[in-house]
This record gives sequence, C-alpha cells and structure tokens, in this order.
Amino acid sequence: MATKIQSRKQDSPAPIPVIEGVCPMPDIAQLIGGKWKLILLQILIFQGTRRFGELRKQIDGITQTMLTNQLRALEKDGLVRRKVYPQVPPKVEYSATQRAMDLREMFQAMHAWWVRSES
Amino acid sequence: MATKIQSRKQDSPAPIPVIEGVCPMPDIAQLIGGKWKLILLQILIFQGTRRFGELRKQIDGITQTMLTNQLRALEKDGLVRRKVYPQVPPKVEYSATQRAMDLREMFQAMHAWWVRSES
DNA sequence: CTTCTTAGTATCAAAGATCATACTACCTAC
DNA sequence: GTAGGTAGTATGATCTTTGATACTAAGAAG
Repeated sequence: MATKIQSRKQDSPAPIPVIEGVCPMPDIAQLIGGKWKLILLQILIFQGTRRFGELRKQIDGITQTMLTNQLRALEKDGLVRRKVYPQVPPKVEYSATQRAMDLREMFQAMHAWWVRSES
Repeated sequence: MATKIQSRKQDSPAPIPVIEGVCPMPDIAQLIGGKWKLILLQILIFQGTRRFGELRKQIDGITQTMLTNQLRALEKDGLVRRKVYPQVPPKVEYSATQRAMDLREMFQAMHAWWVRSES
C-alpha cells in the first residue's frame, strides 16, 4: 500500500489529488464485492440492526442460502456482528461493526456520484 | 432512488447522516464491480491515459481477453474513452471520462477506509 | 399429536465469469 | 521471405457464483 499525494502538473486544468501506487483493490473487491454485500452493508450501516428474516424480506430476490453466505462472509471480515438470542423460535440480529460504519463516507461518495451521474 | 437525510435520534452517540431508501447498489455493482474494473479505473483516474499493452503489463495476472472485455464494458458505460491511432502496429489509448473522474471521491474514501482499517 | 415459527444446512443444477490457447491483420526491419 | 510488434478475436474448458429445493431443530399453540 505505498500511497502518496502528488502535486499537480503545470498544465493540468485543476489540482487533482492523486493516489499513487497500488491500493489492493482486489482485496477490497473481495470484502465488498459480489451481488449482495453492498446492499447488506448499506442496510445495516444506514438503517441499523436487522433480524435475519427482516433482511430476507427487505432484499428483493435474495435466497436464504445466499443471505446466510454473505452475512457469514461479512462477519468473518469483521464488517458485521451477529447476535444470537437463545430462544425458540430462534432470533438472530445482525448489525454493522465500527469497521463497517467507517465505510459510510465511501457509500455517501458512491451515492453522490450516482445522483450526479443520473442528471 | 428515494433518498433523504435523517436527523439523529436522541440516544445516538453521534449525528449520523443516513441515506434512506434504496440506492441501486446492484446497478453500481454492475458498473464498478467484477475482478478488474476497480483496478482499471484506479489506474486511469489517478495515473492518467494508458495504452492497452501498458495496462496489460501493469495489471498483474490479467489476460488479454479480460482486459478487452472490461475496457469495452467500461467504455459502454461511459467511464472510459478509447482512442485509436491509425498506425501499424496499432496504438490504442484508454483514458477516464469525466464521469469516471467524478468517482475520485469514492476512491479516496475507499482508500482512506482501507488505510484506517489496516491500523 | 400436529402444525407453526425462525434461522438456518445440505445438495445438486444452472448460470456466469474467467482462463488458456491459438489465431488474425498490417507494416517494418532484417 | 521471415520474424517482430500491437491490439485485438475466437473457442472451448474450467472455476466460481448463484439459485432451487428439500430438510432440520426446538419450543409454542391448538
């Protein structure tokens, strides 16, 4: 992760902070890539804790298997916290960890870009 | 894309701007997801125009086929500009469009998150 | 005793993404 | 005439992701 901010060239139209070197984008893609992870993170980060069944209802088209997979992967990467209540029928709550909450800025930038992009 | 900013709840530890509703994350994932697109965009956005062969050398492990595919997909989505020079041997240059340049903030947020995440 | 509930697992099939390899065009240099 | 360089295309194999379906546990309600 060698990165640094470059000063602008004389002929550039505007100062552009440049990230040099290689950000391990493949790793990042692993963390937040895939068909469902961005959706899951967005919900847990901006809407708060959710139960398994609530997520299934809220996310259109996701299957139980995939929901479990993706949540487990996110948990393993420290982005989602899983809390099991010892009840019957079972109750499991999922919430964003601090590490995930730190992604808010990225989501907001993404959102802003999308909005601008549409106009 | 119904979105709005929510005011904070009384018991929240800090004010958190919340993006409500559904950002079409699946669409965004289509645009910038996949194994190579983030890498390509990062290079073209922050390092500038590159020739086909330069990209192939710079991106470890990518095949010619995938490089072509991904560049074509990005071009189709208006994120990459393709300039062909009528020479032999051929010369083709790729560069980020304005729409792609608008993704800088997102990349920077992503980068900042990754750096913080590592510490 | 049967049914309902939630949060899963297990299994196999289908679809999609990626890879390896071989091939092309065209001009230049030897 | 042969090889080299660039930017591809074409093809089939494989690897990964995703989907559909059926199944489980354990108590509660009837």
